[in-house]
Amino acid sequence: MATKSFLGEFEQMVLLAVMAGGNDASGVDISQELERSADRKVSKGSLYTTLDRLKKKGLLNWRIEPGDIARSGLPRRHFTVTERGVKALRESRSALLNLWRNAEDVLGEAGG
Amino acid sequence: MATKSFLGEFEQMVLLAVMAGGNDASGVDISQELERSADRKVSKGSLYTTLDRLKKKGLLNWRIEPGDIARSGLPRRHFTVTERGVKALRESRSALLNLWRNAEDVLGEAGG
DNA sequence: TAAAACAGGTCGACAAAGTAGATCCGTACG
DNA sequence: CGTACGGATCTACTTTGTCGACCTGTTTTA
Repeated sequence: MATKSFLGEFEQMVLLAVMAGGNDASGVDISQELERSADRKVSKGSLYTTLDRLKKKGLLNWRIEPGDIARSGLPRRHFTVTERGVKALRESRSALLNLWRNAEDVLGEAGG
Repeated sequence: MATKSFLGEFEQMVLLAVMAGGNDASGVDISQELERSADRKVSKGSLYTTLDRLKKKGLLNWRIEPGDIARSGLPRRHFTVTERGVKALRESRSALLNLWRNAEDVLGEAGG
C-alpha cells in the first residue's frame, strides 16, 4: 500500500462528473454536471487540463466521436472512467467517509 | 459565492482528522487518525506544512500547551478547526455527496 | 555529566494539481 | 466574405502536496 496515489479534489469531482451521465460524457456534459452538483464553475482550460492528466494516469479514457449528429460536423470527445479510475474513486470515498464519520459531532449528520 | 475557495484533498483530510478526537488534536493525534481512517501515512513535513497553510487561511488555529506532563515537559501545539474551517468542510462534503449520488450505479452504495 | 535516543517541530525545495486566458479550427448564419 | 460560436488546445502561473534534513529541549544511561 506504499505508493498509493491519491486523487486531488478536483480530479475526483471530474471523474465523478464523467460517470454521472452513464460514464460517457462530453466536455460540456462534465462542466454542466460540475456546476449543478458541486456548484462549481470551471473554465475550459481547467477542465481539459485535468482531463488530460487523468488520462495520463490511466484513470480515464476517451474516444473521438465523429460528428455527424446534431450540430453536425465537429467531432467531439467522449470520456469514460476506467476500472482504475473507479477503484481510485472508491478508495477516496471510503477514506473520506471514515473521516467524516469521526467528525460527525461537529459536522452534523451526513444525510442532510 | 464568487471566490469560493475549495479545500484540497489532503487539507480536507487533515481538518477532519483534527476534529476526530474532539477538535483539539496534537500533531501526533492527527497523523495517527489519518493513518487509521484514511490508511494514509504522512511525514511530519507534509503534515505541519499543511497545518500552517490551513492556519494562514483561517480554517484552523492552535494554542501552545505548556508541557508539564509526565515524560514530556515539552510544549506542544493543540489544533482546532475554526468556524470557517467547519463551514468549508461542510460545503466540500455536500458537493462530494451530490456527485457520488449521481455516480452510484458504478460506485456501489455509499453505506458500505 | 557527556552523549545517545527521543519527541515534537521547523525549513527549504521541488513535484503535482488547480486555474484561467488567449488562441485555434471548422461550421453556421446573414 | 466576415462574424459568432461551440469545442478544444496551449501556455503559463499559483496552490497544494510531499519530503528529508535539521533543530531544540528531555529523558536515559554508561
